Amino acid sequence: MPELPEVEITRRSLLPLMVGRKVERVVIRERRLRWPISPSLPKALEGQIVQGIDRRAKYLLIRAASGTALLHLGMSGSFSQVDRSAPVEAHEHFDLCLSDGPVIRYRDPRRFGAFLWTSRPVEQHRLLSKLGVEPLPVVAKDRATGGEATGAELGVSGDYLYERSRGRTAPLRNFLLDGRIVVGVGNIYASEACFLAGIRPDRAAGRVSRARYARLAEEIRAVLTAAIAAGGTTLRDFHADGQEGGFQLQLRAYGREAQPCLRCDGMIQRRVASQRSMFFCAGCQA
DNA sequence: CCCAAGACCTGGCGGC
DNA sequence: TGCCGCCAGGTCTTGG
Repeated sequence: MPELPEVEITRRSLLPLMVGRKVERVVIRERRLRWPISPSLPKALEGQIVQGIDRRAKYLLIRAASGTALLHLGMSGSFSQVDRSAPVEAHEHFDLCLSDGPVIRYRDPRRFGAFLWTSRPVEQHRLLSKLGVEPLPVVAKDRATGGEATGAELGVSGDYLYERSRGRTAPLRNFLLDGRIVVGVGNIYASEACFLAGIRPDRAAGRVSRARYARLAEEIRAVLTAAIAAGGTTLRDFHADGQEGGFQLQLRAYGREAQPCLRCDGMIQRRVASQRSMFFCAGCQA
């Protein structure tokens, strides 16, 4: 479930539940995530007031006075709000028990997620320091997140993508998934943005024109914004796990192999590169 | 530096 | 029904 829209929706869902509350207890049942959860993390976080929740790429940053918790949902992570007495289901690896409030429970069957703590400026963390630009404009209140690289304030720009792609022979889809270039564009939206921009995702990134990158940057912002808006509607009152509310993605290309193109009389086809599928219409993408 | 593959995991699905 | 292979929304790490 987690592409950037889902992570952003999760962030917004958690805000009213967590900000201003004290983390009374961190209960860890399974520490083997992408990296093992540090045994000292609960002590670091317990007793802290949550000052804010920011997002950098697909990392959620839970801010406290003495440090920051980094959370990543991996491929299958989600949060839900549960009663204190709720029975623990499979794959529910940890709880954040808040003062005077709900318990926030993390579930992650594949355990590719992460839960880390740093007491240093979080933007200097090794997982964040080399990340590329944010795809969407950074709003003023989130500035502290550190997404200050080229063009972050305006979201990703066509000129930036054009410059960074010169000389690259890998498929455009791979280029868009490269977090050192632009963050938050996952496999679904890479295909979707390419479809909307009329560019084949298997074209070499270095052989896409400046004008077409301008269009592509626009479509990346548009599709992510639309997905956040759609998810925001469905998940307004917090079911942080996306499958719950039948979150409709309105996909035009991704997952539609052998189905008719919605724009021309072609068929959507699937092609694998770097062991991952991409979907496009050979009729209207070039 | 660039690029592709490997690694980490579990679950759902279609086919036989 | 049961088993098997394939596929999955991520991304860090390694090796060429």
